[in-house]
Amino acid sequence: MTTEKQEFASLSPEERQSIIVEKVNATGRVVAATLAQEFGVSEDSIRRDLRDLSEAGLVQRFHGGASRLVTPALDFHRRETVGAGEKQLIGRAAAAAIPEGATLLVDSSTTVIHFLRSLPPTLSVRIITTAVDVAAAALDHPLAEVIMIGGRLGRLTRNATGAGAIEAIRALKADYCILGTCGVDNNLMVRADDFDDAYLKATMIKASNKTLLLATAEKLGQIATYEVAPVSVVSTLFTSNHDNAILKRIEELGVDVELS
Amino acid sequence: MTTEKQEFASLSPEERQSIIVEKVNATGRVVAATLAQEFGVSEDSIRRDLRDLSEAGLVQRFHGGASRLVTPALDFHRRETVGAGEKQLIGRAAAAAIPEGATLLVDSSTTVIHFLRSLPPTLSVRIITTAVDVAAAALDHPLAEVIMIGGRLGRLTRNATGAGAIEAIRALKADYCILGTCGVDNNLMVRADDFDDAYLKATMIKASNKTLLLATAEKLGQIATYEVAPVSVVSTLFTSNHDNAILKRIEELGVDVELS
DNA sequence: ATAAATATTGCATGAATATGCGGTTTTAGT
DNA sequence: ACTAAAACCGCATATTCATGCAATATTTAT
Repeated sequence: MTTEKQEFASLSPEERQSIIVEKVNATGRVVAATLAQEFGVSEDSIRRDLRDLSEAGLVQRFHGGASRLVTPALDFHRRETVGAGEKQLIGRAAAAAIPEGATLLVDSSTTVIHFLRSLPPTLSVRIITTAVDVAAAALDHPLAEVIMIGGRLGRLTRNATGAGAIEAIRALKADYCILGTCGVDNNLMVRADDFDDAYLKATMIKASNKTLLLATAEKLGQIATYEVAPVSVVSTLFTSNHDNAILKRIEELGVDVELS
Repeated sequence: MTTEKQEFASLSPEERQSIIVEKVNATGRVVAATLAQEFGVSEDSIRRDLRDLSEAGLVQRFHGGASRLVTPALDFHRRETVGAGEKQLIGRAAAAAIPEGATLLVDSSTTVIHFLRSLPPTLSVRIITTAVDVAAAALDHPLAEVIMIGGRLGRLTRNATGAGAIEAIRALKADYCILGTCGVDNNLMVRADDFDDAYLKATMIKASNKTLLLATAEKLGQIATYEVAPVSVVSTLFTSNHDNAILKRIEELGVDVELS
C-alpha cells in the first residue's frame, strides 16, 4: 500500500478557517498551538485565521485559542459526553500514528469518532467502514476518501454486518484496522458484545496489516460475550493511564501500549 | 467515477472544465499545479479555467486551486435548520401516505430526514438507502429495518454512488421511492445537481412501484444541471402551499399533488 | 481547398497573497 | 509585581495570480 510519502498537503487559509469553525462548533473550543501542529503551519497563521473568524463573528477568541460564541445547551445529537476527555486523548494519540496515504478499516464506536476528529486535516487517508456514524464523521474530514460497506444495519452497533459485508471486507487489504468497541478479558482475548459484530471485527483484523485497539481503561478486564481474536494480533493498544494488571500481561505479549 | 486522464490527446477547455467541476464536487478541492500536471497543460491554462468556473459560480477558488462552493459544504446539520418548519410539514404529510410493511427506497436530503422522523413509531417498514445521514436517522425509528447500500461516498450528497450502488439498487424491488434533493424545471423534468446522484435517482425510481417527491416550494421551477426523469413518473408530489404556475401543469400530467 | 478569423496556449513581467521569523507589547497566572 | 506565554507588528521571502504578447491550433467563410 501507499504509506511512504510523508509530504503533507497544505490547505489554503479559507479551508483552514472553515475547518476551524467546524471544530469550534463541534468541540466548543480550540487551542492555537494544537491547531498549528495539526495543520502544520506556524501559530501566526492560526492567529491570523482566528482573528479573521473572530472579526467575521464566527468564533469568540480567548488567550490561547477560540471558543463558540454561545454554548447552545449541550447538543442532544452528542451523547458522547461520558468520558469524553479520556476518549479524546486516546483518539488523538492513535491519530498521531497514522501515516500519509494510509488505508484504514474502521470499526464502530464513539472512541474511533474522536480518533477521526483528531486526524490532521492535512493528512489524506482512505477510510473504509461499515458504521454509519463513523462514515458521517469521516466525511467531515476535508481530505479523506470515505468508503461505506453496506448491508443490513444492526440497531445496537449501527453498522452493517452479515454475509455481504463480510465478503466485501474479505476482498480488501488495508494498512490499519482501527478497533473501538471491544474489551480485553482476563484470558487476553479481545471480545465484543454482539455475535455478528465480533465476526466482522475478526474479518477486519485479517484484512489489515496492523491493528490498533482503542480502549478506555474500564474496557480492560471487562467481560464480553463473543470472542474476536487473541490480543496478540493487536500491534498497538491505545488506552488511558490507569494501573491495570492486564496491561502488563498484554505488553509481555509484544503488544505496544501507549498511555494517554 | 470519471477521471479520464489523457496524456496524449489534448482536451478542449470545455472538457477540461467539466472534468474539473466533477473533480471538485467529488473530492472537495483541486490544486492548480496538480491539475496542470494531470492535463498536461500549463498552470496558466488551468488558472484560466478556474477563473471561468469561478465566474460561472461553479467553484470557489482559493490561492493555489479551487474548492466546492460553501453552500453544500455547510453540512447537513446546518442545512437541516433552514426552512425546517416547511420541510417538517411536507415530511409529515408524506409519512402519512406510507402503509404498514412497505419497503422504501430513500434518497438523500434533509427533507426526507424529516419524513423519517414523522413516520409513526408503530409502523414497521423497511428502509433502503445510499445516504449515511438517512440511514442514521432511520435507525432512530424503533421498528424500521434499515439497509444501507455501500460504496464510495460523495462529499456533496454524502451518499454512495457509482457502479456498485447502481447494481445493488437495480437488483431490488421496492414499494416506494422517496425523493428529496431534486428540483423540477420548467420543462417538467426532475433534475439534480450531481451527475452520479442523478443517475442513482433514476435507477431508484425504476426499482420502485411508486415515487413520492418531497420538494419545498422554491425547488419548483429551479434549475439544476442533470436530468433525472420526467415528472410524470412521480405518483405524488408533496410540497408547500405556495401558488406556483408549474404546480398546475404538473397536476395536469396526472401527478397527485398534496399541499402542506 | 484555401485563406481569414478566432481561440487557445505558453511565456514573461509585475502585482498580490500567504507564510514564517524576530522584536515588542499585552495578557494571564502565580 | 513578576514571569512566561501569547498576541501583535513589520518585514523578508516564496508562491501564485493577472495581463499582455507572440506562436500555434481550430473553426469559419469564401
